Amino acid sequence: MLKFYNTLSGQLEEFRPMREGEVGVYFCGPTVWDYAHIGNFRSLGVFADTLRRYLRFKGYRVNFVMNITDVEDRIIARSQEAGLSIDDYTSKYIEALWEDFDALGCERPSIVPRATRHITEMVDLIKRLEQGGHAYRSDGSYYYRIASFPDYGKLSKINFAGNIVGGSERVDTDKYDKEDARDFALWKAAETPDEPAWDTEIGRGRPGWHIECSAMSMKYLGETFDIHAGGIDLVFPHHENEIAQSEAATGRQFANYWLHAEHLKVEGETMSKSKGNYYTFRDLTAKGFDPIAIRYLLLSVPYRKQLNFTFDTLRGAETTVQSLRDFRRRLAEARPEPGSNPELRAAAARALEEFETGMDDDLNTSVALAAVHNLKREVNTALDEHALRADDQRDLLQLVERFNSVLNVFNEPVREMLDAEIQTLIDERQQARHRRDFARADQIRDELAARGITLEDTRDGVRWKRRGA
RNA sequence: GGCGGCGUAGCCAAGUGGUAAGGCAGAGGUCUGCAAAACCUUUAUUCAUCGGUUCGAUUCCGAUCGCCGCCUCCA
Repeated sequence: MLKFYNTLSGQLEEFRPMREGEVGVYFCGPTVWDYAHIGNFRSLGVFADTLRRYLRFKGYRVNFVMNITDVEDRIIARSQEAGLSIDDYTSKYIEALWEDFDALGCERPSIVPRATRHITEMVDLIKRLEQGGHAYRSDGSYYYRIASFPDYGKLSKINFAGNIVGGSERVDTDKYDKEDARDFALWKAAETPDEPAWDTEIGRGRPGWHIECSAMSMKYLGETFDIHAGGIDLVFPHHENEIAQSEAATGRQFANYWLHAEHLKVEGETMSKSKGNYYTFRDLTAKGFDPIAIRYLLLSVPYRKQLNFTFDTLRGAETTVQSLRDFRRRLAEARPEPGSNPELRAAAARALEEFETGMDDDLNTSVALAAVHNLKREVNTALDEHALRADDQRDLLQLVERFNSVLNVFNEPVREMLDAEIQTLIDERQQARHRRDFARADQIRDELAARGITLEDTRDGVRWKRRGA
């Protein structure tokens, strides 16, 4: 039975979708210019992908929506600096994001609504809020009236009374004519004629941040939908405000399950540019790290736990991922006798059960991976002992594919063609070994090792691997 | 000051009211011409510290120390 920890209730809850066999998921996606640090790839990449894949594993069709925030103060400032339109400025970041998703083994979302394409929907929602008394106009801008929504704070459990009054330097109440300092912007009036803005029924301006997610999620998934997810930093104010906007407008529950991924630390510290430990996915692949090892590392700790990202662990993940690939290949290449082995049959059943028990428990990937590793060891032992039979091989390969459909960590990197020269050296080494000229054979092996090629002599011939970094 | 998360072996970590998954690294071994891979054995009388509840706590409660996040017009 699949259970999620729902931020809204603060409890582990059984997952019950609104519609039989179908799940709507909305992820608050990246702001396109700063998407790339590795923490984003944990929440928007691997966590989002694992959630989606596991829902599919459980038999649901998943409608997976991830928005792109492409209108925002920093984007506007930077695109103006660069002399580019918003679209021209953001397009290269958006394309790079999807390329990184591909490399990480994350499927691209089924729908990717962009804020700049949904101005009309947002304006409609703001008008609806104003009619209901939940929004008001001030100096051409629109604000949300928090006092009109008694449930405000139910997600983040925020308690304004206990906060330090004026404790934040970011508060600048003089600049805005708001009824209440807590009220937030729905629509920001354009201040200058040349700044990027939209002419709409409610005036010339651009949307506030929160309204886009309310408008777009309801457009694609309905006024009430199953799962809303994102990084934990979004709980307040973004998701709290989305609830306020959406539920005030519709009078209905917005999302049924709220899932939030914890942050990651790097070498035990907060990742920050000033500390010099700020890494993007591309920084890591440029250092030669295997993208799937990065995926494995991001996957190895349940999403709701902080993950300490270290280079030691990343190197370890490369070894682990390689052993999983080797295992699958060895299993696939085995030439077993007909029949079946009851012990392996039992091991497979146990592994599947443990995997599912772990994943059902709020996507406990640590437990799921442990089940995979235990199965790997038992099957490798059987292979060593020639105890694998043809039926086991077929069933186990299917099981590995099922695991892989969720984890996506067994895939071999695209195999490069061997340079003719390297192949010649491997052949020469084999000849040397046959005439027991081990000095020459070892010399060739060392030479290839220096070029990143590792050789393994097996019963069926020479196997080679190229190692990155 | 308010709210929340965390502190488990050299490293990354799961987990539970009854005496500690998994991965990496290390040591020894099997296999191998030697390796590699794989497998076997081994590595926490102990889960930040101090109290409390309990027949029993790493797991519950309180305090202390340390780390991380959020606390409004940036998204």
